Amino acid sequence: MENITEMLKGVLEGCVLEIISRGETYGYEITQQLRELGFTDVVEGTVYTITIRLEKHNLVDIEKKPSTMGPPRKFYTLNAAGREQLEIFWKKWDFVSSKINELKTKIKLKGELI
Amino acid sequence: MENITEMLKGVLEGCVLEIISRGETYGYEITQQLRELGFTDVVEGTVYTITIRLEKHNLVDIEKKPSTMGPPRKFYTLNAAGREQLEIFWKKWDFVSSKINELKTKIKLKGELI
DNA sequence: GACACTATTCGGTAATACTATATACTAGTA
DNA sequence: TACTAGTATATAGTATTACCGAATAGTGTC
Repeated sequence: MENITEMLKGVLEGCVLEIISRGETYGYEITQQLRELGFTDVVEGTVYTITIRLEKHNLVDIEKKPSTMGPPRKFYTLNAAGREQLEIFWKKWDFVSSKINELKTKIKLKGELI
Repeated sequence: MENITEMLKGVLEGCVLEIISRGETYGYEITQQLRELGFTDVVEGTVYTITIRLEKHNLVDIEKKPSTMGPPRKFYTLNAAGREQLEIFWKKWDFVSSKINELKTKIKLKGELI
């Protein structure tokens, strides 16, 4: 799927929070998981801006560990504030997506909404 | 629901397209319909920036008509390009929302995705 | 006249995803 | 050794888009 950039705004951060909540992980791996999910055009740079934002907002704990496959990795885990933020994100998502699906499925009849 | 601004980016324009596709309407009325939908914090200014964008992209036809309740109204209808854009929007929405719901509903078990 | 409601326009701001590039570590290979 | 690919992080700059605030304007009511 091409050009879904704008539609990802405001949800990509929530997706990253969810992925981190599944267990300790790092930027490069998060990028790969997002691609496996279907967001094939997401690049490392995008994810790093998000993880750095999460750091700044104190939603994650950080631990740097060496890797045998390249440079050291920065592992993230959600802290209490991060888990709370994730819960808020899903509530917002449920609200917004339900409203949009409502709009989508309303049947048009003689120009009126029914 | 508060502070869903970022999550609306990229979908609000599609919602406006959908509302216009239901029949000739104008900015102020679109705003009210969005509020009825549940996006209570959407203000006129936001909708007008979207309708002007639709004009620039030649997705709508425009007709100015007098009103007995205030200044003249600018009525919009979708043209062929607008209908095509709306279809693309819903395809993108279906893709993105299905992927996000997939992420949401994957059950966590011992830190692994199943 | 003052106010409320309807209706549009526009300049400026904030948030966020993308682009492009730089840096660095490991392993394989010519 | 030099080169390449894969892994891994960082960051400056850009584009898009929703919001804020103010201005303007028409109609009806008090």
